[in-house]
Order: sequence, then C-alpha cells, then structure tokens
Amino acid sequence: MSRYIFHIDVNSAYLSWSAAHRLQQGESLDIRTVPCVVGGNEKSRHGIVLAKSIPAKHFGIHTGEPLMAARRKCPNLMSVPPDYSLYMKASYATVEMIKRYSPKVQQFSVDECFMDYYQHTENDMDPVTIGHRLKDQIKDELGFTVNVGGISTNKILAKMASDFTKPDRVHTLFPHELKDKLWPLPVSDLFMVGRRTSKKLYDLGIATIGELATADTDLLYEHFKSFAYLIQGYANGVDDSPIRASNHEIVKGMGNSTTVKFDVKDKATAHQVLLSLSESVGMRLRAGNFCAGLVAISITSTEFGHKSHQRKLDVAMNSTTYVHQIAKELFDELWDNSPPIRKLGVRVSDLHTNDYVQLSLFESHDFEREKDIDMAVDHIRGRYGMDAIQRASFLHSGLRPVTGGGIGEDDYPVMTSIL
DNA sequence: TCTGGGGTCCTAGGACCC
DNA sequence: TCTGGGGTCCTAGGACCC
Repeated sequence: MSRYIFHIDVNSAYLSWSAAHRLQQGESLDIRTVPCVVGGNEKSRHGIVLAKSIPAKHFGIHTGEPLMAARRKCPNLMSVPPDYSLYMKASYATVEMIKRYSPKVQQFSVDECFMDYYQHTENDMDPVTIGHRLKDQIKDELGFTVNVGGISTNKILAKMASDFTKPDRVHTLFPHELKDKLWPLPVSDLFMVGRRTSKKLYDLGIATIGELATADTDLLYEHFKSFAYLIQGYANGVDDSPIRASNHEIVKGMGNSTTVKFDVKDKATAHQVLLSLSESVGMRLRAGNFCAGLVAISITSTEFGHKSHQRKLDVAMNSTTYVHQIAKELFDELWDNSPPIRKLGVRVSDLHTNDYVQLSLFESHDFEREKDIDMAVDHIRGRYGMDAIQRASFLHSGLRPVTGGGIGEDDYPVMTSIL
C-alpha cells in the first residue's frame, strides 16, 4: 500500500469563482481572460485587490495592493466586487468534490485543501491519474480550474508543488525530485519565508531554496532561532504534520475586525463598532459550541500604527454582552484619544468546549439569562438574516449591527472563516 | 477614495514565586 | 541591606500564511 498527499489549490479563487458565476448568469465576457481584479469598495476604504486574473498579473498587479495603485499599472483595469456568500458556496462545493476521492481531507483555507490518498493495490488508480480526474471533474462540473498540485509524501512538498506552474495543472514533488524541482527556486518561494525572512537570508548570501537547505545550521540558528529549523527543514522537504479532518479540533481563536467607513474619534462610536464586532464573534463562539477564556482588542490608527490589548478571564464565556463589556474596558484602557481610529478588532482565544465550561457557570443566573437571549437572537438571525434583529443603539448610527467576515459590507453572506 | 480581513506561532520582557 | 537563579504565566508586538 502506498500513501500520497495531495494539495489542491483553486487558481485565483475569488476571481475564478466570480467568473464562473457570471458566465452562469448569462454574461458573455469571461473576466479571467481580461485584466480584471476582484476589488473591495473604495468608498468604504476597502479598496484593495483581493484577487487578480492572469492578464492583470501580467501588468504587475499584486493581491493586497490598493486599487488606485493597480489602476496606475493598468488604466483599463476592470474591477468586480467580492461576493462572499458565493465564495463560501464554491468553497464548500470544492471540498465536497474532493471528498469523493478520499474521505481524509483537511481544508487549509477557503481555497486550499490537503488530501490523503491510499493506493491499496496495483489495481487502484495511480496518484497522477487521480490528480487529473479530480482537476478535470472540478473544471467540468463546477466551472473553475484548480492546481492539483503537489502529489507527494508530506504536506510541505505537496504544497510547494501546487505553486509550480498555473493554472489547471497537476504537479508531483517526490523526495527524489527535490533537488531538480525545488532547490533552484528563489528562497522567497518557500512556504513561511516572507518578505523579512527572505531579505535576511539574502543578506547572508542565501538566495535559493537549495542554498537554504545546505546552509550551516548554526549560522541560521544565530539569526532565526528555532525558526531556522523549521525553514531549513522545509527546504529539505521535512514535515511530518498530520492531515486533520476536523477544523474544530485545531481552531485556537476567532476574531473579527473592520475598517470603519469614517475615522472614529470618540469613545462612544468606538464602543458601538466594538459591539457590532462582538456580535459576530459571540455568534461564532456559540455556533462552534465554544467558550473563550481571553478577549483581545486591536486598534489601527489612521497613521496605520497598531495597538492591542488583551485580558484573561476568570471564567470562560460566550456571551455577546460579556465579550462587548470586556472589549469596551480594554479599549478604554488602551486608547489615549489620538490619533483617530481607522480599524478596530475583537478577538477571543483560549477556547474551551462549552460542555466543560457550563459546569462552572451553572450557578450564575446572569450567565443563564444572557445565554437564553443570545440563543434566541442567533436563531432569528440564522433564519431571517443579520438585519432581522438588532440592538436599538444601532438605529441611526450609520453602522451595521453585525460586522465581520464580509458581513457588514454590501451584502450579508455567511461567515468567511471555516467555522 | 492609497493601503482588507481572517488566522497561527514565536519571542522578549515583566510580574511573581520559591 | 550591593542585589542569584530557576521556573511559570502573562502581555504586546511582529512575522508569516491565505
């Protein structure tokens, strides 16, 4: 029996999904074939490139850059708005299709999965054939291309392989292919080697993945501490992390943040934004049957300075009201009244399963009462949408009652995160 | 109307304890 | 009462990923 690990990666996911949807709706232009991006709403200060077509990429346009900058590179650039609820459906459909080939699938992000595949006998299909069938079936039935990259023996090699040439390709990267296929690539292509690390490596005279793989480990340790072992291991194809089928087991925390349409200059408005964020965080906690033992907030100023503040709780909880209460206290402790605020975030972590925590909460009438209210509100929102019920303080506030995960944008999709 | 939003992990430094 | 040295927990911030 042989075991193979696949990494499946949707090519330009948001753009591909919007393109397929538009064609389905009867449009004649395939936005994948012209310089086009999925871009946020510039009027509400969300104007960045979320995904780009290949023709747009040829203009040097990068994901994450401001739409303004992208348009300077390509004046005729087309931009379509994101449709997060479509993306959630497409992501789900993709994972379901992959699961037809193997039950052991780990969703790694909205557009990436790892899959374990066992070839039990010679009669079972070989992995490359499987890869082509999977990719072609997704293209034929769902209407977008994927890279079934990375057929290999572990996750890092699988993932590196799906980055090779795009789109609509199947690549292998077995250990014996490492020197030929991986080592010549620039070190910045390696997973976990970002802008800062690649600059430091370059300064040490390390430019390719192969040079990192064979570099002096002690020297690397001096500069990168334990991170040295990770990246040098990756360069040598070393990774024994398992494929985990359930995200529920591995989720460590959850949070939502938002860039507010206008500069926030007063405490009351900030508190109101924190409430809308606490609403979505609380909903997600309860939906996942979690309680949180830590609450954190973050502030980004108009000058893009970041600050954060957090607090451990005596008792873990999942009530919207309590998340908001702590968030307000943290905000008041952190914010010094200037400069104005562009972005606010609420995050919870130190997650416990609900069943365990409830024992310690059992005696508290307050918690029980909050729980009943939260459950009722969650139910109504789940059934009738986020606008169906809202706190009175949001009326005439100019703010959405629930914010996070694409909620509070132009539409009300389901949540973007995996939970 | 330049610069989103969702995550994880690591580290330095301080508090506190023995 | 010239000042060690572990260990743990907590916090803020930074690096990375998609």
